[in-house]
Amino acid sequence: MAQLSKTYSPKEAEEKWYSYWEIHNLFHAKANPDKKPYTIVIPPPNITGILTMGHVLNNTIQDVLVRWKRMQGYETLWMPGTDHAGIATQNVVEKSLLKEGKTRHDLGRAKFLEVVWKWKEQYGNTIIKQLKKLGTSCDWERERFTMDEELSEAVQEVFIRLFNKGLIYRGKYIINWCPKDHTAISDDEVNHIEQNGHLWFIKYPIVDSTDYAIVATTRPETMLGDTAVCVNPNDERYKHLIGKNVKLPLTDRVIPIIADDFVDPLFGTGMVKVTPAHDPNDYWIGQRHNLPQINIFDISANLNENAPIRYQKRDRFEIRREVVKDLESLGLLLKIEAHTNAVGRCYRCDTIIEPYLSDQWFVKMKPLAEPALKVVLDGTLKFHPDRWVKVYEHWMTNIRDWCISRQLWWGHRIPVWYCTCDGCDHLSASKTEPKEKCPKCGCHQYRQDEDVLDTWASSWLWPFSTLGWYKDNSDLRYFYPTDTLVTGPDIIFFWVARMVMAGIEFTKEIPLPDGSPRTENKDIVPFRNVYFTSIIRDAQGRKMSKSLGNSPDPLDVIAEYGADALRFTVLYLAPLGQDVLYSNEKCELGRNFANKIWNAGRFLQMNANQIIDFKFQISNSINDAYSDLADRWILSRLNTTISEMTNALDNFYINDATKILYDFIWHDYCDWYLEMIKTRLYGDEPDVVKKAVLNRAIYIYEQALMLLHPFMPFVTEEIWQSLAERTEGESIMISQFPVANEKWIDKETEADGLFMQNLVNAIRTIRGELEVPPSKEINIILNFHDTEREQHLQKYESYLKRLTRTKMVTLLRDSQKPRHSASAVVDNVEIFIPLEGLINLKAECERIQREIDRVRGLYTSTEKKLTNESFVSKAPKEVVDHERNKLESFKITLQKLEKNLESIS
RNA sequence: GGGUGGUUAGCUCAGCUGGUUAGAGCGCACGGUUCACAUCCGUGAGGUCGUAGGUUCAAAUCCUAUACUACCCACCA
Repeated sequence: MAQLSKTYSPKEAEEKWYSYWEIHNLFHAKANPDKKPYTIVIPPPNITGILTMGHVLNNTIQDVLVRWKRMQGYETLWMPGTDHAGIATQNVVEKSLLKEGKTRHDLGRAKFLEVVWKWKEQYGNTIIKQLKKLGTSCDWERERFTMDEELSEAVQEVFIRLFNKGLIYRGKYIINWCPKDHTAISDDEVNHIEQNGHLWFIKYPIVDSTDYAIVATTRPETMLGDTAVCVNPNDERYKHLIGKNVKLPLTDRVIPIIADDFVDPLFGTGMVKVTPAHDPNDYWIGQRHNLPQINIFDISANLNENAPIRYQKRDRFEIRREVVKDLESLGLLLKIEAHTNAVGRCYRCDTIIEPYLSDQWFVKMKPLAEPALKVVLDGTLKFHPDRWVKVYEHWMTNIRDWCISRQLWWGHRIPVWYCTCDGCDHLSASKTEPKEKCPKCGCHQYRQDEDVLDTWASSWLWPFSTLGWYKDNSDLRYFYPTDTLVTGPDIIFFWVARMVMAGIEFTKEIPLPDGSPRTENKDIVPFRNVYFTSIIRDAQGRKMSKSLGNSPDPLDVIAEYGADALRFTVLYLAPLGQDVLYSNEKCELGRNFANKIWNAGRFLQMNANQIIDFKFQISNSINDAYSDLADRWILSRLNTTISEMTNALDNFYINDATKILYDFIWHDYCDWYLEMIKTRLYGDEPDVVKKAVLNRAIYIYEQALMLLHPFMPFVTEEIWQSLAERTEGESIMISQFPVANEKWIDKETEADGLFMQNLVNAIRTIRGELEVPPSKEINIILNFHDTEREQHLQKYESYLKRLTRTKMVTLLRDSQKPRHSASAVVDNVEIFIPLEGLINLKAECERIQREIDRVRGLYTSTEKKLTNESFVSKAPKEVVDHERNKLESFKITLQKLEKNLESIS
């Protein structure tokens, strides 16, 4: 065995073993008909991204699943890659251009894209490098990018198929316009944030009358684009006004008063100004009533030439103030009320979005959503935790068409070609410029649509485009569908839902590995399970954000505590689907745990060095030669742990798994078992016994390392490699994950071990409370009643001595308490500790009295239950019997305690 | 306006289909240089399980209502 240093130092081990794994190609997956596949696709991080705590949690969970399944013998593929992130990336590059005083228009489209690609080559891989530091076992050979040629072709293919199927259409609609990014964004990319605003009541003079129509609005500046005033047709107050006209203040326009059911008579004045070009509701009212649409903004939401000249070319919010002022001076502002409303903001840059009328491309979603909802409702595809099903269902049943065009340059250009002849409106979808003549006008001249597609129009294909779809190939056949998707619930609509739709729509054609067609839903859903991760917050429960400066840099944490510590801590803290309050100091938990395991390894190693010719026998099985309670107990605990842990992982209770393992390793293995075997390792046993004991201890240790490996890959590899002679290329990564063996699970032995621990604890308590110096050796007397107990007690003797620093253990049957001794009762066995000269009689009296009070409390409450007629008659017999046994045991304990109290002096 | 989660020790959280004395980690107090580990070991203090009802022999656990808190969805000007 290689020598281990006193504490575990992560840095070196992390670098060493990560490159070892890569050199030996252990992350690579190959279609293998002899093994079952297990596939996870990474949620592709943006190329502009840097590693956050959210990524740490997300990717550690994936790595745990992947390493675990790999060790279980699956052909395991973790597909990595990055996302081109249209708006984000274009913004970053434009910003750096701006530093040189240039805009993208100065460069032109082709040159600008060149610059973006260059940027991507230089910086786009940052997050991937950071992920490697975390220990992620992705198949890097297969790394993909959403704008790779193959993936781009898949995007075009999908567009064309949907187009030809009539599921894609183009039209002038009110969309969400970001005046900063100068692009449309989809409904889901708008965050509605409540804010305090105002409700302005404006008087519109009615033509041929001295009366006014009074409208309430939150956006007075849009009145410049009003083309009607609207009331509810059933509103008695205003019926007489329908059909009349009002003079639109600040303009020279006259607009009609119309009636529409949309108007709520109870809100505001019951009269609404209608601005079809700048409000989605007004847009639909306008459609119904054939109203003109007057667009008053340019692409930056400055007022355009349709506004009165004095307002033109100025910002919308500046004009809001000015319009209000102007109305006021005209005496047309009735009042202002405080009003909170939800304002839509761009999810990328937080700019207030403008409902804007423009030509965009849309995907009809209803036909895609229906089957995608079904597979989730019928359980073909499972959500963890499953409460997200409701959220998903609500969105799917109320789904709206997806605006997929973006007025950007960085992205997949829409594969639509327009005939350039005057008056010919023909268009066609194809990957390259059409070669044939325009079927309508016969010309050859085409130009491609200027817009690009929403970034999600490539990510929704990720689970199969990364495997080479649309071309049939053996990897796609073998690894698709994937098994588990691990992602945050914040992108359930953006990404998860759309992937389900795309998977179902586009993968039926791919044959199964045996060549048979995919007919069942389970073979075309993109994944069978979705694990929705927690959201990591800071210690005060606030969201991590750049502006708050409360997001720790995971790389700093790795440098300080180690990657394993970070991984383990985050998992330990993150229950399925619950938010996590995180701070760096919490990583002490993981660091200390890593160190604990490390030192257990050192302990084994030092003992191995003590025994001449000792060599650890690597073996997949274990025997019970020269075994005693400690061995049988720990073997039972080990196998119980394996089974509980596997069960937890099967159900995605990953943090349960970490707790189960932590408790086993720290408490069962280190605190009790290792302490217990010291008796034999340090005693006069012959070497053959010592060897057997140590071999077993190492075997169990190795099993624990394997259980722990998915969570803490580096430290486990480092120790595992040093446990025995390993050949080059061997790794704990590809060892066999332990399987619980029922043969070793023995509840009686576990109870036995627990009884022994209780005895030890009772003695330690006495020592502690009576302040017997730890260095002082004591003698103990165990007073028992039945023979069976005697046999047990004899077996424990050596353990009791070591664990409680006891010189002599005397077993007595039905004896009296010696003078000047402390006492305790455990499971009807009395412990007497003669403490001549050491005992503080008063303290001991108080201690026993407290114990008596406690047990009497238990006795009384149990007695109360049993004297309750209805409890005895209605509760199940086992429960009643159990209470009776308890009562009896409490009674005996009480008697003994009281007797001991009397004879204290 | 609808929906979802949380509310248990000073802090962060476990407590599954109701049934021993409601647990852990951190923190705190006290004591420890025993040959793996002070990133450690031992002992201890600390909780009427948000509130009010209900079901039951039995409720932290199930039901109803309610408060507080966080988040999501929604076209109310």
